[in-house]
Amino acid sequence: MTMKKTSNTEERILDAAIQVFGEKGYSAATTSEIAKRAKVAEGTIFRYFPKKKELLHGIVLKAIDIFGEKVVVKSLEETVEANKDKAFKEVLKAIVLDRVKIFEQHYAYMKVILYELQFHDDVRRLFIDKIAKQAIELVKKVVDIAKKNREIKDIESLIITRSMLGMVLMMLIQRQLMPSETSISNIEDEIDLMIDMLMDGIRNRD
Amino acid sequence: MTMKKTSNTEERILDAAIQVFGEKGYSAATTSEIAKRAKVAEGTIFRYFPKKKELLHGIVLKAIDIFGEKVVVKSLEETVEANKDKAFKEVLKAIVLDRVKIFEQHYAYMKVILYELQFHDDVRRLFIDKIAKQAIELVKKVVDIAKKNREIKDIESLIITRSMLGMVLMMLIQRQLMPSETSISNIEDEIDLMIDMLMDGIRNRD
Amino acid sequence: MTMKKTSNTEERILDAAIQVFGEKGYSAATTSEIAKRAKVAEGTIFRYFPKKKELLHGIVLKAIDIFGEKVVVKSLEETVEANKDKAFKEVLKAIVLDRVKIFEQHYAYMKVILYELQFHDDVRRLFIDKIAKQAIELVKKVVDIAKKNREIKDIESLIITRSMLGMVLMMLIQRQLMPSETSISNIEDEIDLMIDMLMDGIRNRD
Amino acid sequence: MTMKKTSNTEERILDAAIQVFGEKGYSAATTSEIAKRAKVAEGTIFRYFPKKKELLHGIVLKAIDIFGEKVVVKSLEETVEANKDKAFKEVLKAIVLDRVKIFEQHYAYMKVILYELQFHDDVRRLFIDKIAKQAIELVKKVVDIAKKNREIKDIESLIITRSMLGMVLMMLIQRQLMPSETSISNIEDEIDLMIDMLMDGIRNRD
DNA sequence: AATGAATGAGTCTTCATTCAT
DNA sequence: TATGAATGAAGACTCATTCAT
Repeated sequence: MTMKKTSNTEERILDAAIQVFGEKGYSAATTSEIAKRAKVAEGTIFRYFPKKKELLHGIVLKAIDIFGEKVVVKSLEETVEANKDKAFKEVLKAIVLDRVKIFEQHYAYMKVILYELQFHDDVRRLFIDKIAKQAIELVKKVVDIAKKNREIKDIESLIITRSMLGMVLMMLIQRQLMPSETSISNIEDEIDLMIDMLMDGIRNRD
Repeated sequence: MTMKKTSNTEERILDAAIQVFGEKGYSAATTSEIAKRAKVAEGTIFRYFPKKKELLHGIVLKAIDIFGEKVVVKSLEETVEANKDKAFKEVLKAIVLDRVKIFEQHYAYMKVILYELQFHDDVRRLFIDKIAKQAIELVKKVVDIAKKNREIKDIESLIITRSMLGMVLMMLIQRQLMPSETSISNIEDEIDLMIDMLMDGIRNRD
Repeated sequence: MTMKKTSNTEERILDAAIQVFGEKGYSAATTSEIAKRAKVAEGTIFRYFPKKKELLHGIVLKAIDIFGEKVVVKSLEETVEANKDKAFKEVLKAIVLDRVKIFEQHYAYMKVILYELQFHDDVRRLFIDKIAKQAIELVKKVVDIAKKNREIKDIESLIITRSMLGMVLMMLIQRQLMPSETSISNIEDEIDLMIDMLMDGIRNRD
Repeated sequence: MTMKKTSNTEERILDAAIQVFGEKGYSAATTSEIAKRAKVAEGTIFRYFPKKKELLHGIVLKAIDIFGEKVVVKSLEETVEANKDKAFKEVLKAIVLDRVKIFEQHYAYMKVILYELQFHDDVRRLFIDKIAKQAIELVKKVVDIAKKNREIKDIESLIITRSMLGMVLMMLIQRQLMPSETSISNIEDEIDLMIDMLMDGIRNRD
């Protein structure tokens, strides 16, 4: 059990930073606005994060915490365990739904990291190594089991995973960007539909 | 035949801006660096783009030109025409491959626009109205034909389109971000695989 | 008794601004020179006056303070009170002398405001409403009393006031612009002479 | 008879400059706006006036032409001549009225010069030597004659001249700045009143 | 620990001036 | 002669960072 004694001030600053970075992007965000939102003096930020960039690092580190072992792995294992007797399709559905919920919960983190990783090598490396690869590895395991069980075809797991991820992300983005165009209001139904698509394809077999 | 005599200075500036915006993001990019890359004096930029923000608008407008009627619509129609006797799968493959090529050619534009649209309402609106909606509309038409021909199931066209787009984008991103993880080096083969997946699903039917 | 603790930095900046505006005019003055004179970093100016124009407003506001109630009204009333038994001519002399002294003390303020009011609507409005009209109103009162006492003719008070003001201002300007031409070195004597002129005219009655 | 072959272009530029300087002040005026008003290319200005400052000099020189011998002296002499049998008061009235008309005709010139002379030594010197002193000298002559004729008291001519000038200028300024406060709409009547005041004073003699 | 005034390097932007056409 | 594109020095303004309290 780790002893986390993060002063409340530090946390407030980091929360404010996520907000502001999310709204304006890292570069356009100012330490002055972050300070205001965190309700601390501007100087106080630099007590905890001597450079602005360390705020970004702080966010990535926290995201790794959230999406890393603590949340992703654990709940993934739980989900797999809870669905172990069900068909792959059901497991997949449960996993995706879970992931979407986590993602929505920590939307701000993901937004910041996903957008900034293009510009900051360190962020990119951390994200790839500590989040992306791990997450993919995990889903791959589930897929691999299904493959061994001959429930699904012998397609590269990475491609299956990636495709599913792409479909889901695109749905989330569309819901953000063009909410009016969304015909299916319920996100669960939409996930259902997408997994059906992924499992059986769109070809008409009648 | 009209001789376009766009002083070429303007074009050089815009090209430099796309580069620099792509590398650092709009906000972190400086007009001074753009000037250096375009090999003009800093002041010259402001003769053509009185505000830094107009450089961004210039990019969006040019992208609309490229992805709008000139390229997307025309070549889409060509593609459809050239494949009119083939099965939907073949048409889809041709369309995606074409689109991916256009996208790779104008990667820098798309990167900038996709990143910045979240921070700039004007960019977002232009992108959605002039590029996204139009492109979706077009693909929808192709999908709708296939549906009427009963080649594919009666799934909402938007969802099919979006899913395909998500799969392809994710592939492109992965190739950019984690090129080492890519097992299939040939992009055509990978598109092939993805369309097979989309058409027939991943379920094992043996 | 409240202890005004206006950081004094603000005051130093404003003082420097008055100097520089006075010497070069608002538009030709640079924040960099103001900073140098105030012995602060250029950025510091903008903590107190976020726009250059607010320096001008600051000056006008301060001038309103000085020429407004605090100085003009109060000392005018004092002057009137101290001279209440004397003839109008004596009162007028006392008033003008007082005003000239105040004016000379705050010459820089007036110079800046009088020059800039033609270019800045806000400055003009403030000056007219808060300084000019009030001052004229006050002198009018004194003139009106003298009129009621039948000490002076029934000429529009505004015109009398304005004429006196014009004579005095012209004298001050001449002393500034062409000091060599000034035959009467003592300003009090010159005021004396002008008031005699105003009272009895220049016509020879011998 | 002087042969003035000032190209029409030069004149248009100078006219535009007077306008723009008058509206914004020398320093805030831009050569670009002057060019637009003169309907010439920006570069053309510098063919005639290699430095911006020379536009100001051009204006001063032109003003000297107008207010100098050509207009002021000549018409002054005419006025004196035409009124030689009349009382000093009538002559003065005629002179002032004439001067006011000239002034209003060339208001823009005067405005620019009077305002800029504080900031530009060369302008100040030219104005004082070529316009102010000459004009004062002339009026002095008239005043001196009246003095010798014992029509008016033995007050320093400079002071009389200056006072009259101050009164008139103040009237003109007031008409510009606070037109609503002007009770006497007719400028001639106002001049009349002021000269009466100057001649006989404001003291009640009944 | 926290503050917030002060800093100054760096940014966008303006504009007088030059020069090839 | 006249043009107007290009220049670059200089100006207003921003903001991460420092430091005395």
